[in-house]
Amino acid sequence: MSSNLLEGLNAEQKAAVTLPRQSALILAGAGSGKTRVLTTRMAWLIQNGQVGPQGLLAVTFTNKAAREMLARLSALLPINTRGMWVGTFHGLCNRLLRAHAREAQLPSLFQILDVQDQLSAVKRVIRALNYDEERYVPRQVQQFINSHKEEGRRPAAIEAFDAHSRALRDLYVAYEAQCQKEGVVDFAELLLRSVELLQGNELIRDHYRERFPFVLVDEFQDTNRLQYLWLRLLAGPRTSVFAVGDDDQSIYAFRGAEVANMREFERDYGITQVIRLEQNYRSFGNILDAANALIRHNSGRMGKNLWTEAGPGEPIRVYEAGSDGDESRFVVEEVRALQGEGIPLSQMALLYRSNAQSRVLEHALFSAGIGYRVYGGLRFFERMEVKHALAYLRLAANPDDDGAFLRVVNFPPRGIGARSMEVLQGQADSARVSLYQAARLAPLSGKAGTGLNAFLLCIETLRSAAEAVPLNELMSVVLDESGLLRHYRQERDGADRVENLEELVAAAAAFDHESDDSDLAAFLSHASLEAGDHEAAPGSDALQLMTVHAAKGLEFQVVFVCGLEEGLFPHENALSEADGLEEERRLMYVAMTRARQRLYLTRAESRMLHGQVRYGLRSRFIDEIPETLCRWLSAQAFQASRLDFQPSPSRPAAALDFTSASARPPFFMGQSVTHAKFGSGVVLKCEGNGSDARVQVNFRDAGVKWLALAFARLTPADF
DNA sequence: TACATCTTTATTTTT
DNA sequence: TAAAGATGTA
Repeated sequence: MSSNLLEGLNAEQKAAVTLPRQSALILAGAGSGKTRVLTTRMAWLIQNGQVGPQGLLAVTFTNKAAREMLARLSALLPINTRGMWVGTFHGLCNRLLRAHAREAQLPSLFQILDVQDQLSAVKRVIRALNYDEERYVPRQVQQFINSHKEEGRRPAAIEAFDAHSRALRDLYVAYEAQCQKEGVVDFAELLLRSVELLQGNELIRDHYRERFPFVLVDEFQDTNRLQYLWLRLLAGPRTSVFAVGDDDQSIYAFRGAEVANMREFERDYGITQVIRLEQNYRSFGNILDAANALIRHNSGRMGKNLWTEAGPGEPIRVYEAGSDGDESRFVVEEVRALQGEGIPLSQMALLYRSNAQSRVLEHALFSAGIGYRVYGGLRFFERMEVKHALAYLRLAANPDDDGAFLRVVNFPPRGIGARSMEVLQGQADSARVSLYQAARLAPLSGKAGTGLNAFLLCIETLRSAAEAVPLNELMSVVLDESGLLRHYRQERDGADRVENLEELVAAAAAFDHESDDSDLAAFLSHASLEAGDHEAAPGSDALQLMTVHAAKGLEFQVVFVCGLEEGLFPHENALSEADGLEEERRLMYVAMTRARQRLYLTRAESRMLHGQVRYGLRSRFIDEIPETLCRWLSAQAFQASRLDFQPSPSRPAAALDFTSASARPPFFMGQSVTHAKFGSGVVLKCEGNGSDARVQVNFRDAGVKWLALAFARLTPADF
């Protein structure tokens, strides 16, 4: 029977799937069948009677991954996956906290703040404490709070030696109090509360440890401190933890992910043997060899080398363009040619380090009439009109949610201005009640009073509707009673917004969930925890444009990695961060391993950045790939690239001009230069003349420097 | 309160 | 460059 499940698995995959009841770490390389192993392991455990579906807990980072896991599990076994604990860290924590709201000191209908909501909550705290927003920048305060929470720290555990950090800590304290008063939790709080709940309540902890003898973790390299703490509480000494991850694909350290958790896990759970999945089923050999060679430049890896049975395939195509415009034109031409060969656009991806790079590419694609789709940007539940509608819904569930109150008290406009709100806030503060309560107790007079009364009436109507009608009807009532729909219908460019609101009603109607908590609360959680797909609607065949981060986990027949320049990729900001360069390299590794058949690496010598032309050196990542695996598509690039090793016999004619006497200023922008001490670089700016002349140079290793030509021993690199 | 004009700033972002 | 945020004006 079980041979069925194992069919087609390689030896390592089989070993992982059939591991005895113990904890294990699976190092799963890119394209090595990670998800398959994870889901087959679950199916295998169930099929062999080791555990029922209800005894498995599987945790992922994205809703998409969780859905995928469940879908594949049901394809493997005829079981009902409903009610299984398979979900994101945040989703599972939400579930835990809903089930034990009282023990976690939360109201049963607590609301979840997304990033935007949290930021406005932080702003209110700063204002309430009368702190200077210049000194305590809301975003930074938010970051401060989140990073401490993600390390598992409450304010009391924070050491603050100077006035500024003490103030930040005070803000954290006040923020916590405000959230508690309003019955809301942010993303990190979901985790932290759960950790504290499990820590402080032995009964609950034992219950879950008993219930889940098997815990599986996806993308383990991306876990942060807090998530690991959560795991350790849930998975006791007798729990078998199956952790799957790839240290080489850790690209979220900047968000608190700690690869070190992998080593810690080995220690904490006494892992003696790490299973490596190194056979790659995605890419051809050259691509893998290139990626392997690149990532070998990182230190402290757990060690892994991808290989494939599918021959070497095509060489990696490298193109060096003169400008970002040229780079885009090159991409367009290649895409056209590939399209001509019958490769669908949706099987080609343009990857870049930062979103700003998409503009030039989009422009070229648009002019060429090539259909494309950009990933990223606002998601459905993050849209303003949707958030407004949800704010009304939240008030129906909990009128004391001041954040929601403030968002829509005057939207659509009811003539309630800043002045009136100040008065109301003052009343709420002195009575120590929510804005809603304050408004009910001490009505304002005048126009604002009328508007406020209308608003209160609206909330009351929604509250009774919430009791009486099902979710989808409630949603319609919200749109009508709030006046949102009317407001956007009148607006000139409101058509899209109206459409989104209608889609929201449809989403509410389509929403059905398994557990027995209230539909309203569940839907609101759903809206916060699953902001909607970043992916645009499927259907038409379109070229895929996205950042490398967004491409993680995806694969394409053809991949272009654009903008391979020092300062851009690797990004200059990363160079000053600890482990920054290595994370950039892992990012490049992820980018390369997305390609199945053909991989292009492109770079531009000049690029418009922040409204200025910038000259960047070729990314070191290109140089870290063995020459034998590459095919250089631009003659100019070939020569430039190999100058270090063998002076080119035939330099392009244009370059010769600068040897002539007419090229008086010895240096010009964009020129490659070498310095006795700093090595090679590119001229960014020239200033002054004669003995005052100085140039700004971006050195590959030494960074950006100003040099006085009278002293600097600077020579053009080409000569 | 709404709109216009200015100033500032510029990675990546699973939940 | 161009988008968002801040400040000023009707």
